[in-house]
Amino acid sequence: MREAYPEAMTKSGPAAAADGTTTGSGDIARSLELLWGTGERPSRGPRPGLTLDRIVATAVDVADAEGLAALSMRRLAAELGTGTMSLYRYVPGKGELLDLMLDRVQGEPLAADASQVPDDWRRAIDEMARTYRDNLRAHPWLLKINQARTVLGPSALRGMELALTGLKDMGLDGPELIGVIITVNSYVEGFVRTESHATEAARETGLSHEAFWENQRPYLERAMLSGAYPRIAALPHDAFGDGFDHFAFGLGRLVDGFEVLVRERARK
Amino acid sequence: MREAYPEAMTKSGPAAAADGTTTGSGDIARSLELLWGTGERPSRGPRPGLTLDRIVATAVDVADAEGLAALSMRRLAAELGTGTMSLYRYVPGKGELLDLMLDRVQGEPLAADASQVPDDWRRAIDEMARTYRDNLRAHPWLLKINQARTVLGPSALRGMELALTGLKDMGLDGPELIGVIITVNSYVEGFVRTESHATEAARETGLSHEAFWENQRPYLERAMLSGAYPRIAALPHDAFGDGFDHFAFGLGRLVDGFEVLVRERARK
DNA sequence: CTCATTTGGGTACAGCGTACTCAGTGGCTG
DNA sequence: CAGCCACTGAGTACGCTGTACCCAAATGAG
Repeated sequence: MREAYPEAMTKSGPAAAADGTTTGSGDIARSLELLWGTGERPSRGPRPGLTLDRIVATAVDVADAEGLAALSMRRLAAELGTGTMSLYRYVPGKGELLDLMLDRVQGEPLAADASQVPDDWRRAIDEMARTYRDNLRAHPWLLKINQARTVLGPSALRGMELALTGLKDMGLDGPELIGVIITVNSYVEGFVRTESHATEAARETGLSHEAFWENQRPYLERAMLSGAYPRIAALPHDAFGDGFDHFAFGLGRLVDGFEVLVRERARK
Repeated sequence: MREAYPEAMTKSGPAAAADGTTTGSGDIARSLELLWGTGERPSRGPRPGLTLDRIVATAVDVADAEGLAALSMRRLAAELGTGTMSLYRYVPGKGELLDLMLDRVQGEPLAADASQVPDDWRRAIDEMARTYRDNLRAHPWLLKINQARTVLGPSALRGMELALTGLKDMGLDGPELIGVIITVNSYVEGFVRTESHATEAARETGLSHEAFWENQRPYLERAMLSGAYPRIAALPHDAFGDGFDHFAFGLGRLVDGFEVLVRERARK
């Protein structure tokens, strides 16, 4: 860490993370240093007025409160009471900042230790899914950033370890265990994504859900009367009501499906 | 449609769709007109040099080929050989353009008519999921735009109608049927989202998956040796290999889970 | 004390969506 | 057939974004 930014950093321009929501900027080593690094200060020069921790925490607060779109480097600097470019002394770019926000937020809801994971794998999956769901609800911006190149920080590894602990009695092999985790996570992410898109749209447009659908009603009714959509028209009125816990429904089916496999494995 | 843009349009500024990925801009009526409208030309004035259809088709092409980030109004205009602001004669804003792209692309993979939907609901769900997956793979930008306020265009309604047709023999009630559709869609969206994030990251950084993980290896190995992650360390090496069809695994479990419910309903 | 080194932050640039504005076109009316 | 005016096309400009580049102030080692 002699030089401030390694070679690769200097050639990353606006093109590197075109939409500004891709984590990292190709400089994995730098992100890893920030995540796992000891953060020792150099001996010379004035002492830093900010800390990486404070920057990341503030960034998370802004994103939670007003969405990822509101989190600009200028805005973040203003929130911290410093100049915009000062942030770049602590973070190579916005991509790496997102990496750090990710790892910080993913670590929050994890059980203190493995002994708190339920012994029953059904309950473990249920709890894992609901915990993940609640976390995504608390930080909807998580679903907007590309995690594919997120370095495996301590939180990510701990989450995986705890998940595997909960599934230990299923009697499945390695790829299947990973498959269970991927499936549950995919379902939860997909579900919450739709959900948070709705609340985000309501906030941005100032138009409630009910008002929105009321606006569509005349077009819908015209479409229904056309006779082209008989099965939609035949649905009972409560089909789209909110008196039904769709999340629990889907999760319950998923766990049922896992159980079929587990029983099959146990029989042989 | 006497006035060019209704009242609400004029007060939508950059604040309306802050991140540029929210469909619509609060003016639902305008989007609905564009989707369902007849598109009659006014009697006076020069005839338009562009068509809405050509604009939307070109926009889809650009987004498919280079990602949603590459789709700017300037870029789109250049592609069409016109001035940037000319586009705003046809589309109120980028949000509505996304709406139109959405409906166009969602309509592509739909079966020609209901008679092509499999009679067996298991096969119908399987086909629905794979069709949706393939469509999301072909147009990964679908997962980046907020569909919550997407108006129900003809394609969306047809997709719902066909889905309900495939589930007709499950013997479930209204909310449950919607629950099945939501669950399958959530799973597929979550799965493809992770998948396409990976390919997008590889394209943007020019770094392959293998190279990326190879970079992380030393940090991972150090973490494994720490003993803090025994269950991850105990996983067989093929757990993360690509010799396992994770999509089919998750979808199979899901269908199994639905079957448990269907059998339970049939017994009573 | 001197000076290499580090931090803070101002300025500048390319790119974005789009509001505003005006020139030119062409069908309807007199 | 002339003239009007609704309409289309498009240039210019504004505020926003991330960040490259640069210089002044601060600090500890020699």
